[in-house]
Amino acid sequence: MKKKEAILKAASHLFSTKGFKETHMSEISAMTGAAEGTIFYHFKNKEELFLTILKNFKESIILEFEHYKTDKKFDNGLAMVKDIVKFYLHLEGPMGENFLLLHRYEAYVLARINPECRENLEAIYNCFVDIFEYAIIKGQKDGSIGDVSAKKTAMIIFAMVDALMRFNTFGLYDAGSLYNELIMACKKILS
Amino acid sequence: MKKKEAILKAASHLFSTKGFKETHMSEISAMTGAAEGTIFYHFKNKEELFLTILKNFKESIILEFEHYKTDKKFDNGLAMVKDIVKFYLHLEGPMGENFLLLHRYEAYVLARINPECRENLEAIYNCFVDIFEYAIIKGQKDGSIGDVSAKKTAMIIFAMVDALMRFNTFGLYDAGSLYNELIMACKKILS
DNA sequence: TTAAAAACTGACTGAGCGTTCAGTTAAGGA
DNA sequence: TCCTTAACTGAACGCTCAGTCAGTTTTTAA
Repeated sequence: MKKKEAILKAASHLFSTKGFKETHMSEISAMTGAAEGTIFYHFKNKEELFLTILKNFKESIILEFEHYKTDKKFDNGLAMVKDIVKFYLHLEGPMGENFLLLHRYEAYVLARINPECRENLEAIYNCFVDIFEYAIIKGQKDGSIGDVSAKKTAMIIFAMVDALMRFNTFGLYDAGSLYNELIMACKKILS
Repeated sequence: MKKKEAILKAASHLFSTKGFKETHMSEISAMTGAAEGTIFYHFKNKEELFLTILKNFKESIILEFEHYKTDKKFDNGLAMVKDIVKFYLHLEGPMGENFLLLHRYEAYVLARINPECRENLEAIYNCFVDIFEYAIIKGQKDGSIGDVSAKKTAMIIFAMVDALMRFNTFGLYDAGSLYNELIMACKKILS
């Protein structure tokens, strides 16, 4: 089980940073010290390896947010939304490059023909949108958030945060320098 | 010059919908009726073909927005921002799949090592952000938009719109159903 | 009309890469 | 200890695909 884990780790890194097609089995082999044959002993093919990584990512994301929801307590819903934004932007640390996986088109092309892939991607995105929605509804109960459509506004806010993270990882703009404006925008949208 | 244009058109379509690696010279050849050798007669290699397409896209985007800026007249800056959002979302029509090019990671990977690629991508994004900034400043002069950082708010709004378009093309959520909320969010952010 | 240049062709090449498989080594149980 | 199963190996295979090149056709200009 030692090599299988090493393969998953190396492949996850390579798929995220280089992409599916651009990652070669030989590289995974070189990085782990496992023979190329070993990779195919543990995984039927390259696609199955990719799907396993996506599934693991989904599960760790869900776990991460479940902990978040139970551990932290907030004054009100609006404060929670703000904190989720912060949390999401800081997730780049522990979750690391995995997020890049979500910002590549490849996964979505595969999702079109592979239901399992589609389910995983949807689960990840729903996880994000759901937690925003949860916070918005909470805020509407305690009065910190105005009368907006919780679901749709959650999507809008998630889209905004996700796009900035994407600009960041793509090396276009610095998300950090827009942080204050981002929080302000959330506040206004939710008023 | 007949074949060269056909090659550019076919390659543009394929790169956008399938991706760089996933598009094969044989497909471009089959679509255009040009021999594979002809493609390499006109373009040094696959990468140069891609860069030519990106450059053409940049130029047509810039042209498109220049026309937009001079042709249309608005009551005030806020109305203009709203209209640009609409215009951007409807750009999916004429510009078509080209936008997909911007939502693929490939171009940004190439941008890291190829300055020309980077310049084209930056020019395209600056074009988008600039027109939003222009409208915001206009709105601040006529009083329809409040006291916000024009540049940074332009980026936030662009990020939001671009993300929804991306969700749409990736087949995740339907951007159309969020249109009203999107316009409302812009209005609030700019208040 | 003719010669030179430009446009075009498609069979061929060779490197790259996912996958296979016959065989070897290590682990676990009796 | 021996047997069985799981884990692992790497050479070999077959296919794909960007790029080449010697030759043909078309265009241009004199």
